[in-house]
Amino acid sequence: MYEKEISLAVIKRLPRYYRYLGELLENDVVRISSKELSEKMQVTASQIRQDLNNFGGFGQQGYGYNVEYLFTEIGKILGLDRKYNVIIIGAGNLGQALANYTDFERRGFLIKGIFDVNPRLEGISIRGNEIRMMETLEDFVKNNSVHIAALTIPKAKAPQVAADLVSWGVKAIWNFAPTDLNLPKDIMVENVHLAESLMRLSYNLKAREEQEREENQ
Amino acid sequence: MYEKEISLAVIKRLPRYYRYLGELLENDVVRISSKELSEKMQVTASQIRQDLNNFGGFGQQGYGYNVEYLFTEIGKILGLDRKYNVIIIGAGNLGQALANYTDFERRGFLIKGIFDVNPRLEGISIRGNEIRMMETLEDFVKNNSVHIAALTIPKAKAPQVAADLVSWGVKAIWNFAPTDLNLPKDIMVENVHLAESLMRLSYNLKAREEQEREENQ
DNA sequence: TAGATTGTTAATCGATTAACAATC
DNA sequence: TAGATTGTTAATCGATTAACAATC
Repeated sequence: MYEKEISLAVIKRLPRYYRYLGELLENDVVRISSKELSEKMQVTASQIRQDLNNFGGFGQQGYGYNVEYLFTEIGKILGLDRKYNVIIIGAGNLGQALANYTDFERRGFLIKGIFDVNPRLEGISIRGNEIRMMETLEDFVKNNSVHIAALTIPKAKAPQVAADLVSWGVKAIWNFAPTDLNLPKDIMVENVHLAESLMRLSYNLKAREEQEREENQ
Repeated sequence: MYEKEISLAVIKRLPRYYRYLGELLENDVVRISSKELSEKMQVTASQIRQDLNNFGGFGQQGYGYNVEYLFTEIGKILGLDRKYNVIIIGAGNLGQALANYTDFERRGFLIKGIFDVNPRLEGISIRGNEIRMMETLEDFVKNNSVHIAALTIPKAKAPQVAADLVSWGVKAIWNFAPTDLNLPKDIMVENVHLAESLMRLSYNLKAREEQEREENQ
């Protein structure tokens, strides 16, 4: 059975649709047309309809889309109709920030463990999770169902830790270390490279300044 | 003087080139060809050459690219040849994590102020920056040169704070709040939506599971 | 000079937008 | 039924890859 591969561009847009629909739902909006949604989201109505139709027909001619239904369906597509066990490797500021962020839990991402090398952090509790030592990581991963590992450790250590995690059975890595991990292609890696994000800002600031300088000549 | 607009796709790749070239430089690599670099980075050599040639010819036929020169030039393109004053709005876990991250400073992004509404945090020092109260923000922005404001505050407050910052003269916002800001188009906004990033992981996990289920039938 | 590799043009591929028949 | 809006095909646009002449 051949299924057309969904393009990365589409997948990247889905969470944003989900967010807007969630907000509409909170505001008790019952139905919305692709045109109305397109105006809110600043995309074309055509793109919304094309994107959705990759996964099926969720609307009704002459009516539009039922907000609650579409929200639920996109949730299913995104895999948010189940729970994920998440561990955080690296209990520094960023790791602790992730552990404290309650929004993830609401979407089904449950923090099950936090690990660090620093013995001073051992036993400190973050929202019910005591920080564990890295020596215990292998055991933990092998004896618990870990769906996602967030890597908030220094770049020098990230590739080895990632490789270890994968060898112990972890299939998805949320990588905050500023490096690429080069894991087998069946392993899912989602990178959050904050420095790169910041550089896009400075690029734009610089580009705008140059433009202004030209216009003033 | 007409200059061809650089596509967003190209700009997004630049920081990654910069990172790889920085690593080569650390390893004392003097020259590299687009082919070698393409193998390391898992992109096509053609794409590397096309991307770079948007900004000029940095290589030499028969030789390739001088690593140090190309690194420096991409740094200039990204606007990393100057300093940026950054303030952080919201001194929660994430705000503190950003304030503590020394890598940004190395690239010229200097944290000049951290603000929060919580009086308990007032005066607490993070790497030399004392947390200030939000009441003092307007004054601070108007009396200091603030290039970039990082928003690590709750989603409900983000749009108003962003609008205020812009009205006081801030031109670039690094937005960590899970919402769109809808600011004038001359204002640069770079969004870091962690929840969306996580949803792409769950999408992929789900998609892979379904694929495996099909294969086992 | 011969070999290597760029810079750049041309070809291909994929994603976005437009258009409209189907249908609620 | 008439109006609205989807689902989907076709047209356009843009980005990526291939190819190769220029040249170090």
